[in-house]
Amino acid sequence: MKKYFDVLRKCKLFDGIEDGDLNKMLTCLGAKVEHFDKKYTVFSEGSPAKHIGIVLSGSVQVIQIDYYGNRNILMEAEPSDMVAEAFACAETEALPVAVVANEPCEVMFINCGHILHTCSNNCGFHQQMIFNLMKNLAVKTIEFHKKLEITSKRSTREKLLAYLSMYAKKTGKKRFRIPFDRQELADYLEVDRSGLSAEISKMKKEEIIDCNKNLFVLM
Amino acid sequence: MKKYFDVLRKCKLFDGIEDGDLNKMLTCLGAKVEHFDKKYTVFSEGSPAKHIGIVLSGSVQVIQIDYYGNRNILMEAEPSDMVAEAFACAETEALPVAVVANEPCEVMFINCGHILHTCSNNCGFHQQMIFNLMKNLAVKTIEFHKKLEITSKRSTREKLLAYLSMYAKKTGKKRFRIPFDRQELADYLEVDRSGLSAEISKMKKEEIIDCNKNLFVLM
DNA sequence: CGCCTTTCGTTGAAAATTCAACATAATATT
DNA sequence: AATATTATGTTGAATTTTCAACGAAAGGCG
Repeated sequence: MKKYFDVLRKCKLFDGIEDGDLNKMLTCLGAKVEHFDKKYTVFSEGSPAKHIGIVLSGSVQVIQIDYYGNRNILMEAEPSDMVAEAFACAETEALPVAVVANEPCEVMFINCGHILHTCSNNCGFHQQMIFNLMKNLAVKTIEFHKKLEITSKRSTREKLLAYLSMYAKKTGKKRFRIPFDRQELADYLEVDRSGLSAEISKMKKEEIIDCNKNLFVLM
Repeated sequence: MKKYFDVLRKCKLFDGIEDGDLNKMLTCLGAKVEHFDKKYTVFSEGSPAKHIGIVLSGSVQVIQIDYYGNRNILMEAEPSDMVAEAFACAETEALPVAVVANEPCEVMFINCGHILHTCSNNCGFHQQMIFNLMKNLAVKTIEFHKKLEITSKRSTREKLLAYLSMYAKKTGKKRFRIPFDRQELADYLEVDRSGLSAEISKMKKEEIIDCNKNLFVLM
């Protein structure tokens, strides 16, 4: 597990945990690592929500698919990010979302019950980890607020601008690469792909934005 | 504070806390109660996010208002529900949402810092409350997933059906009263009010639903 | 290098949503 | 009880979005 330590140290779940204790904890928690190729399913919709996933390399997407196959991208998770932790923490029966590999990736699985309910060794990390989970869930709730703020806009243009502005604010730059291709961006914004492409073209002509593939510039 | 105990016992923040301890805790936490008339502001957007609100009576709405005055209703909170706790727990600087009284109501305010950081009396409730907050935030994250699932639908009809189905599932009934008037429902679903009214009429004619004011029947 | 697959931009037609305006019903106020 | 205010339903026009279809560009792979 040593080779994952650099990533794990950045994971909010392990805030305030000493390096020396990390290895012991991972054993205690029964952590397991799996590799997934692009497009493979990390968690499938409807499966039991017992495990937290921690992205170690690559990236994954949390998605919902409705009746008619419309995909809604809820979030993208990168190395050190957690996925499915809300469902595991709430001890939900079945996952209402799916998690898929966005590129080849490695994910660590931890049985959430082992965190929430004190283990037989009675090791003292549980309180710290519960605190960390609480903090993390608070931040995640706020991120959902932001997504709702973006998708509640009524037009494609407003949604795109809200998304790009948020991204610019987050990175502190006017020029940035977004983690989505066109179809994925459309699914995230909940609009039609071709309509989005058309709108981007218009906004380029109006010199509101510039864009080349997934590199965007706000002007 | 005694008169609020029935409500407070149902509040998830106090799960696992003995009745006898509750009063002592509220003092330790510096809890305060305020009354608000309908439409008055409980938390204003941009204000510091230090306090958790617990609805004691009546109801409040968590809303966002954009540039052009479009209101987005994020959630409705009823007695024993918490509001703004995600922002307080994340120790956000300023609230990105507003909370307004939906009807005359009473709200209890608790400084979240007093929960997260052990008090001078070093009383033992903090761990339990942090655990409770974590659980509550997990559930709230899931509720946002549900709202996203509803509003990500592309048409007014699909949004309405998704909302009503969810409500029917939650209450276990086909016949129920929703907590919104037409304009509020439109704002929650993120659609135009008149378009929503028209769609409801159509669906009545098609005998998919029946509806009288805010009483809906799924058929 | 050439083939195959996927992504992307464009277009026009069909469908849906928004918007403004108005009439009516319901509720609150004096 | 009369009046004012608010909520709701209806309509048609303007605007947008969606949908399907296509060609060009880009990227992956043998």
